[in-house]
Amino acid sequence: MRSETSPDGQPKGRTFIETARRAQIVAAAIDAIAELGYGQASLARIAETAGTSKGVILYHFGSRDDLIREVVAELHVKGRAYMAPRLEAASTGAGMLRTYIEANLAFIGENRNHVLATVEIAFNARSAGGGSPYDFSAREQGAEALRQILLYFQGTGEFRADFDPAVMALAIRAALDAVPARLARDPGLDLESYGRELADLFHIATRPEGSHPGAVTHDQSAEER
Amino acid sequence: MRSETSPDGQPKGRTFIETARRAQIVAAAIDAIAELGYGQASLARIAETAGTSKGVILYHFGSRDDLIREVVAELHVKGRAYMAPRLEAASTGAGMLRTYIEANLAFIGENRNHVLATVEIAFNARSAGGGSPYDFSAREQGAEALRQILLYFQGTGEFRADFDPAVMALAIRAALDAVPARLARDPGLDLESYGRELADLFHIATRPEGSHPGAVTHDQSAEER
Amino acid sequence: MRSETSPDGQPKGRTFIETARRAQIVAAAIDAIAELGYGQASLARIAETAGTSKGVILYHFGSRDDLIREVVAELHVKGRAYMAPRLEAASTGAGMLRTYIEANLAFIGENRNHVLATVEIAFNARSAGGGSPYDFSAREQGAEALRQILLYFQGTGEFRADFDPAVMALAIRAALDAVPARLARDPGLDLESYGRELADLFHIATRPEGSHPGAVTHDQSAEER
Amino acid sequence: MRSETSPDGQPKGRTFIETARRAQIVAAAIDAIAELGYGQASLARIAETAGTSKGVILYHFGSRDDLIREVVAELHVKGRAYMAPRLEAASTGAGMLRTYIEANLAFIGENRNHVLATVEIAFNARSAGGGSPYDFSAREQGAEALRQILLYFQGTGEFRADFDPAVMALAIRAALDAVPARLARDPGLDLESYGRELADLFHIATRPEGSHPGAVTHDQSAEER
DNA sequence: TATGAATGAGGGTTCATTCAT
DNA sequence: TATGAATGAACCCTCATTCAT
Repeated sequence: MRSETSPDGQPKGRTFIETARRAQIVAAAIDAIAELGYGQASLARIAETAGTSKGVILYHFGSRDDLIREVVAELHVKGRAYMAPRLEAASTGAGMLRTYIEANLAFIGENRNHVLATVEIAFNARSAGGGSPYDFSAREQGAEALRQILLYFQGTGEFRADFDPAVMALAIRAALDAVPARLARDPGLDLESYGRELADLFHIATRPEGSHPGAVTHDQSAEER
Repeated sequence: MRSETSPDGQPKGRTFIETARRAQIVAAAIDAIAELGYGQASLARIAETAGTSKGVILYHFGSRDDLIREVVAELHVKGRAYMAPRLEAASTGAGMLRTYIEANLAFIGENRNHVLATVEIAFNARSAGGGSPYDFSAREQGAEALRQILLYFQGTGEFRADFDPAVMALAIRAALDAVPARLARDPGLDLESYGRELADLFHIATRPEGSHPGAVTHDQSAEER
Repeated sequence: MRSETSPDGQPKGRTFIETARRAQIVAAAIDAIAELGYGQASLARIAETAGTSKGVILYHFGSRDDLIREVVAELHVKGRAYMAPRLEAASTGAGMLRTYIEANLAFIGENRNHVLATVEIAFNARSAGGGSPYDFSAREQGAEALRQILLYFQGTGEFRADFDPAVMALAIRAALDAVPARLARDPGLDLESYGRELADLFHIATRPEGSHPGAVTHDQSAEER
Repeated sequence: MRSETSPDGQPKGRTFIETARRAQIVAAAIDAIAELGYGQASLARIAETAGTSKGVILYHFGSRDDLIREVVAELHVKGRAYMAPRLEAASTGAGMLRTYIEANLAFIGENRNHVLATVEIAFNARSAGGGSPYDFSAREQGAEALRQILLYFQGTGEFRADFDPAVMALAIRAALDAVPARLARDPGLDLESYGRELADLFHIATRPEGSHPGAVTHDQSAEER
């Protein structure tokens, strides 16, 4: 994995000030998009949120597109760094699935605006061709990885074999992707219990027939891992 | 239920030509939004799609908002008319749930662009306050109705009691709402089998513990109803 | 003075219905202009006030200009019919001046909206050249007539000789023209006493030096005539 | 009185070029409104007059309203600065009244278009409620101040007691407000003699009974002060 | 005679971007 | 490096008018 940052933690070829300025602008963009929505978050609004002018933003990012790209890319980096070690720590299929869901929700909780902004961008931004003008391949890779996990543990017998892993993966992703918007509407939402519920749901939906004769309780969730 | 259309099928107080024109424009708006996305579907683009001018659209609808409102309202009317009799025909909880999911997908299949456009509007349009400037109460009522169904059949014992109906309802809605965008990207998607998969998924996730010792096969789906 | 109406009181070549329709539309235009101002009184707004459509108005009047023209012309006809006999009844210069002022105010009181609308038009409507696109020659003739009156009675010695009749006439007209707008802001204004005050003012300003050694009281106003 | 301009004469927080641009645009707006009337002076026309584009104007003023506001406010500042010292220099009631009228006319003469434009705005601009969308409180304060002056000198006996100061003030204001439009129609108007005439008129209308037995001549005007 | 339908110019405003300093 | 100034296209909408029935 090629790093884009030099040993001192700063992106290559960027001064400290430059890096700080970019971070500040990206933060403002995130807040503006989260609050106003992608369509309403114009450069002027983002500049206002950042306390600067459009000129400054375009000087640092070249174009609005580049700024949005950075918002998206940064979240993917953060997300991957958050998810990867947690998923690797899980041993069983059920545990990995539960981890996937709960860690996703935890990550959302810790990066509310950033995730919300990125979902906004993913759903709303459109290039002329119809697809997204930004790079959500990481996102798609995440969905694909989930499918692979499901498929793999179907093979080992840890998941029941008779569901379509693509459909299951999409249902899981959809449930997760709906959370940021829900969270924006209802900031008091208890993400932890929400995550447990969702994990239970898909645990039951994926476990092999005949397993777990007793009721599923949250206490059992530990043994799944 | 008072009808808003006169016996000849035309909305009250509207001439034949006006009704036809409005329908044509609404159709163009649907296509434009479905193809270009909500943000890019300007009046000029919609007019171009309709083969007319902005002036004509504003003559018939007064404002862009009114046009969008019509797109949304019309789908809700169609959707309700499609769903209601099907749901009423279901007798068991499991049957009703399967019907809800499969009928939704069938409806989506029959109204691809219209549903896609409406989802676009629901996700992207934002008023100053942050909420949607359009009336999606029908949509919310649908989600609430689903929750009520789940809750009711938890009471009768047809669904397991230990899931949160709100979370389950949201997961189901999210899975359904994700379909139009998916369908746009992959027009060849087999909605029927997709619907069965999804119905199976949530059937298993909701059925009481200990029931259905055997594997779930699609052939069984009939007996659920 | 050539009459444009036939013996039965209807304008030549117009049916009864046509005449009534035109009157209704003119009334609506007057109300709309008086309430909204000339600039905001679009054809659509006037049609709304009249309870019809733009098409109807343009059918009867041909153009917006024609309608406005009618509003202006009609007031001038009314105004002349009101003023002429009253002025002719006055014998002295002072009496005629007082009559001019008080009758003007009385006329304004009886035709509030119509006068207000016409003043709006006079002040606001502009043709490309800069002048008014409508015919206010009657208005200007009125101002000129006032000047002639002042001049004439300067000659007879009834008015002091050392004021410029043009300036005096303009001051009087300005004071009168300011009333409709004032009246719109303060509908409770007592026009009668207002008229007496104004008449007193200009009576004093025009009377010969040395006359009227005592205080001017309103009771004296009768003897001026 | 806190100044809004920094020592170098530029408004605080504005660059030199910005200040110059704003002044240029305001001047263009004044000319356009004076020439075309308020209703016809669209942003495009003003831009054309200024030799720029709508974009430039909106960059500097944010909205058409802001520009108009500036036109109005600037005149009020200029007007107050012109009038205040002159009024304060007058000692007698008659002198102050004459000063009020003549200084007003002199100010009009020195700021023809600006005054004309402002009168246009005052008479023509209308907000939804009916009132003016711009701040003419300074104008109203001026009218009220005039009334107070009249009232005060009625108390001292320098003006006759038996006129209504409100009516007198309004008549004076109306006579003054009519001048810009008159001046536009007849640019050769001799404002100085016009002002003397007007001042004579209202001097006679306000002086106590019995005073000034001889004819009023302009030579006397000096002794009034 | 009367009206609904359509038109196209022009309204003010926001937008992302480029330019010059 | 950084910023204010300017640009021009596109936005939605209103307008008076013309057209066709």
